[in-house]
Amino acid sequence: MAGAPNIREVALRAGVSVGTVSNVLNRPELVAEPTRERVYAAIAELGFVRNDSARQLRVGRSRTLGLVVLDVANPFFTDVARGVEDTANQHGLAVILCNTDEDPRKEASHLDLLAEMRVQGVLINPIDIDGRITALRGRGIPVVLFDRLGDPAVECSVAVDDVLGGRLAATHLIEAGHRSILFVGGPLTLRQVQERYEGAAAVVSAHDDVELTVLTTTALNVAAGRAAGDRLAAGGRDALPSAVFCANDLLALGVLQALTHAGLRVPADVAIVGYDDIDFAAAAAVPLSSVRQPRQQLGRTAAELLLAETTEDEHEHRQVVFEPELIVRDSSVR
Amino acid sequence: MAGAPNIREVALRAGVSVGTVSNVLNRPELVAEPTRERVYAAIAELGFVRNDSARQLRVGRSRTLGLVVLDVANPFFTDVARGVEDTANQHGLAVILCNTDEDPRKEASHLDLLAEMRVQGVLINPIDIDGRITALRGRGIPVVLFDRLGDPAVECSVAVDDVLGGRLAATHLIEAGHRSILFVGGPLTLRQVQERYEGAAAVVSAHDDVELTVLTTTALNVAAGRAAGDRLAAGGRDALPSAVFCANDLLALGVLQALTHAGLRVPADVAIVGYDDIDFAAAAAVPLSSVRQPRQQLGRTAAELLLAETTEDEHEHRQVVFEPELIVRDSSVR
DNA sequence: GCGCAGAGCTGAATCGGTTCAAAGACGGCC
DNA sequence: GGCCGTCTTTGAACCGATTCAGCTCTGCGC
Repeated sequence: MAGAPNIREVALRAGVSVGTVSNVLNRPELVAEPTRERVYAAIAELGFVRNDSARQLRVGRSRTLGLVVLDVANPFFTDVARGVEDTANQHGLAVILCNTDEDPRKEASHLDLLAEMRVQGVLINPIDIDGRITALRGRGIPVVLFDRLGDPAVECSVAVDDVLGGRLAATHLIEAGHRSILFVGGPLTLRQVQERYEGAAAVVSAHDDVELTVLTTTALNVAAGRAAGDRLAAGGRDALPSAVFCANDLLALGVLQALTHAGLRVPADVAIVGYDDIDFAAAAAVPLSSVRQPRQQLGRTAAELLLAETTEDEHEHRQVVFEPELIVRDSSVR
Repeated sequence: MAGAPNIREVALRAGVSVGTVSNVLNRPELVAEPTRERVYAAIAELGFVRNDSARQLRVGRSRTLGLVVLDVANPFFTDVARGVEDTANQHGLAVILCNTDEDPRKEASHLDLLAEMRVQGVLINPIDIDGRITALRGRGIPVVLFDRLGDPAVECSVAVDDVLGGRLAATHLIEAGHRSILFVGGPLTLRQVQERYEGAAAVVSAHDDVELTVLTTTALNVAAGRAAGDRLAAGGRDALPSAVFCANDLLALGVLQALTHAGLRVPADVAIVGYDDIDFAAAAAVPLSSVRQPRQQLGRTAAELLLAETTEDEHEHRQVVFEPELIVRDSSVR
């Protein structure tokens, strides 16, 4: 009796059968009012809490959803996670958070665990797109990709149009009169970096008088940005581009810091545009212009697609592509 | 057969009993080598994945751990979450993430869900310290508080010594020659804010020639900091304190931005010290001096205490208090 | 040849809800 | 009174892994 009263004890106390208690829990409208009240009372008196594993075992699936991200410490994923959590909670689902640290082995082991838990579905920003993901799907667990488009024949996916984002940034800078633009970002093997660059390059190629150069970085963090900024500043005032477009805000913050430190003024000497519009972009000493991605929206939509896949009879996979939006602040306006 | 082969099918295929398969899964050393190999082969051929709810139902507890935070989007909690996740993963546990948004009702509903899931334990930065938490514990689910000390008779807790943090900041500023210090933070009802202020006040009161004033804010975010900075700047150069100590880095970033915008120089005109040492503190245009909290460490330790409570026979509740560390950067050194 | 130890394996009981066919209660109607 | 339909409630089967008492088999010692 101590510790964990079960449904049988509740039934005993309320003077009904276990089936009735279960009905009160799951389809209260089937149970007559006085009986229902008696059951509720018994539950309260015993402090009964439904054992979810037993329910799960019978029903076949759990009330959880797996979220697999590269790194929770990255504000981008944090905001996506918020969106996922909100939507999941609205549907009574809990979210299991997994970090992969860009390690395919960690990704695999997390997916194995989620499979054992029979989660309702998995939202993932995948590293290794095939392998286990296909296996999961084969086991009837829907998988939705986010921040990465997949094959619409087999899966739903949600992403942001990074090529468009690159176009927006470049168009803005050109319209502001800049004729030499430097793209800072890397590694170029990352799809996001690649596409942001392509977008900018497409716009620039339509203007004969505009020049686009590239400075590749090894990572997308503040330290890499600072290193890039130092290199720029070291080249001397004459070698400076008139504007810098960074593949994400962390890089942009690093560049901003290094340039300011070298005595250069932003945007007077060099304009800067970042990408992501993380909260700290607006909070920088020179508020950063940035290409905003609807991060929470991304998470919410991914979760909704997943739920649709589990509930709809005839599910058709969808690809949702969001449009980014340019937020102009001080760093790019003279 | 389609979808989800179970342990019985594996047994059939390997030509052994279900008990043997279970032994291979859980205590492989009990099973003779050739049999074991046959079972492994059958598992691989069928693509068998253990059903965790069935295991859980039998064993009585799950392999998950609940983490309840005020807001994942806050970098402080994000880093704590990283620490928790790392430790949990090392022990084969998954982490269920819950946001409360400082709403006691959301906190309660999350705790109910975690109770139904029979999680191994809960790590929480509590709003409503009594109520459900006691109930959970009564049900045999250990609860560890973090960023908040609890009653050592009933629970483990992990926190950082915020009074000491306040002392460190104030001592540093006084030694740097500052004689008028402004504390910016609020609401003062928050324990953390209160204690950081107390620490600073204690140090100041030991110096007759130093003056400490307070500017309360309604929140701990960048916008509130900006508002505070604007008020300071509006008061004119003569009314300025020589140094500002902010209750967290978000406020400090806001103050920094507003002051810079008003044409004041940091640290020449006003020195600034923040609190938390979030990654963006180092990345600010004027790198921010800040009181560092061992956030990941906090998470790891909390998770370890929880695991200790579930495994030790004679568990004695512990209170772990970390010491913060002052990180001096440009914003407070002339 | 017999007894015994120990390794290896078996298979039924068990965990605690959910579900559903069927039984029971009750009222209305011919 | 008998029959029918509706509303409630019952209780046993079931989900799939774990566990453990007990069975079989082998080898060894006397």
